[in-house]
Amino acid sequence: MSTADTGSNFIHTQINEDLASGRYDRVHTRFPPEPNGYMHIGHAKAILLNYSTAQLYGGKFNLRFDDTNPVKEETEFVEAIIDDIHWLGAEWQDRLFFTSGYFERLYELAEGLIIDGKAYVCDLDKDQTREYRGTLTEPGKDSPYRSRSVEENLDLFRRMRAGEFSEGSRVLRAKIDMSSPNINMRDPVLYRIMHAEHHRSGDEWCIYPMYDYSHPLSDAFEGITHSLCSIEYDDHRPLYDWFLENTGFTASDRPRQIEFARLNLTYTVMSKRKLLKLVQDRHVAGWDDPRMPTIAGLRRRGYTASSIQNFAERIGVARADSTVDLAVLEHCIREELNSSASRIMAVLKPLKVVITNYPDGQTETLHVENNPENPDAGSREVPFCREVYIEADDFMEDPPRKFFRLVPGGEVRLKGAYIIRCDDVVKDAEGNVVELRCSYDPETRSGGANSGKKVKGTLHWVSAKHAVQSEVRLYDNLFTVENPGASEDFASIINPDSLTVLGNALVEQSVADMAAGTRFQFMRQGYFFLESVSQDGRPVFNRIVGLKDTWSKMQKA
RNA sequence: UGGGGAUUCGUCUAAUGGUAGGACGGCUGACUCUGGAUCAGUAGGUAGAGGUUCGACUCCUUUAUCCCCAGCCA
Repeated sequence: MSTADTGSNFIHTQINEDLASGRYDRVHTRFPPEPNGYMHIGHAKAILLNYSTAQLYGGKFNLRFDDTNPVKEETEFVEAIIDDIHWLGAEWQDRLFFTSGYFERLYELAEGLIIDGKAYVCDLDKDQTREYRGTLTEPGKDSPYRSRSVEENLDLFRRMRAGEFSEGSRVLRAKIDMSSPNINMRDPVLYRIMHAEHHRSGDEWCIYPMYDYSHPLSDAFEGITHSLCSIEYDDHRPLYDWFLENTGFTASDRPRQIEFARLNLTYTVMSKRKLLKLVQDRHVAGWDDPRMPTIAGLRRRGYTASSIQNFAERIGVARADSTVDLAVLEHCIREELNSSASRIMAVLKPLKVVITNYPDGQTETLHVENNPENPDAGSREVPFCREVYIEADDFMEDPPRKFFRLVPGGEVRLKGAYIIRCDDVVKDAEGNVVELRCSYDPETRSGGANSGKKVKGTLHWVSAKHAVQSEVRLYDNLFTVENPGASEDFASIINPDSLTVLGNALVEQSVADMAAGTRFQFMRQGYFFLESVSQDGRPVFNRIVGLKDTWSKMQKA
């Protein structure tokens, strides 16, 4: 029950108190998504908070779909959410539930409230209900239907269930206090009539419970002790407690709601509504577009579940609004992949280099270590021959100061191979550099006796004869501004360069054997995810995140 | 302007009346066959004003600012 090594937070403090006071003798949490969209990294924070809290206390974690609004919810989302949460690493074992599975019990408890005189059927329409509710600064007034008899209420409610009334004609409301300064307590609606097909219960029901009513009771049904939710439910807590107290749950069977701040991340949006808009307006290809902050998007991008778990722990949890720097997420994946990903060489924008003094037709095999951070990762064979490609950006005819790469007359090392010198620059009719003529020093082969010669720069390269032509997708932030959520006008803040597709990238031969799903470090460039292999055998790589790049930072400064 | 919540380095988060600490980011330098990684160092904060106290991020008063609530959404 120690919190020392997992980081403490105010929720654990609260749970510790509850355990110490004897209010609960166990911990049981849940994550309650509505199946009306995809899970994003903000949900990941909530999922992992609930799951890790249960783990920490040796308790249980449930997954429950909060499916009380049939017109918004779909089985497709249920499946996608299960898939995402499973991938993330939260385990609910056999405790997968649906609020719709409790419809009968919820209905019975609602009849109980009517019988106790604590709920009534109200015939006001939507507009009237709003008028009677009052405003933020003025109290509401009682519905004219508030004093109906128990018998009439029971009869009407049963007929609501039986389908005798049209949508919107009647609702069941709790009888609490129309003058409460907390608007949630002004006789909230418990049930509304919806003649809609539910994705699980079909047409069995035509009345559906509201969140405020179904949520506390569903938590209680499942034996949840700590119901963690986001901060906007803070002023729903009195109502959460009211329903539990008035439906017969004893104190020890009543869950406790604890609110925490939802996650915001720089350079992205997190509301389901805005993510949906990105999809609908075709700013992205879909919910799982690798630029999306959805779990499915991050997964396709190449993020690992463990990096997201680590992120969730690192950012902590509190009640104050906050916006986490995207750099923290990027740090988490870099940190993991630095130690686990094999290095390979890939040239994104190729520039041909002919090594004029290297024998034509000769190929030699070099041995290059897979991961300098991890000797156990071993080495691989990399072929070298007279023609290679280097990164176009690694050559400049007229370099600025401190440019450590290849320049006319200059020397660089080709990683794992030889030191070369640029003798000639070949240009096309328009003056574009199309080829470099270089010479190599046979004495400088890596690992050789005379390989100690120092040069300023080391470049990655691929053998022209052996390289695998690949598609590389460079992803960047979807938005150009740090807080895109503040704007409704996506068009002006969308990053036009959020995706760059390079069809002509050349990757070293060893990738030919690699399976989709493998993550690599393209040396000097970043971490990449081999997402798939296309029909014609071309690998398709997604850039997960670039390497930290002090050179480009110097350039900007 | 009713009710609720919040405010600690640039950012996120600890300190629960007793040395304001960590992480990311920044900056220096070392090292480097990745301008990566690593290592060493460094700058940087309790929203303001009062009060209680030997001692206040913490308690009290007050001001300011931000967020949420008037769905038959969740």
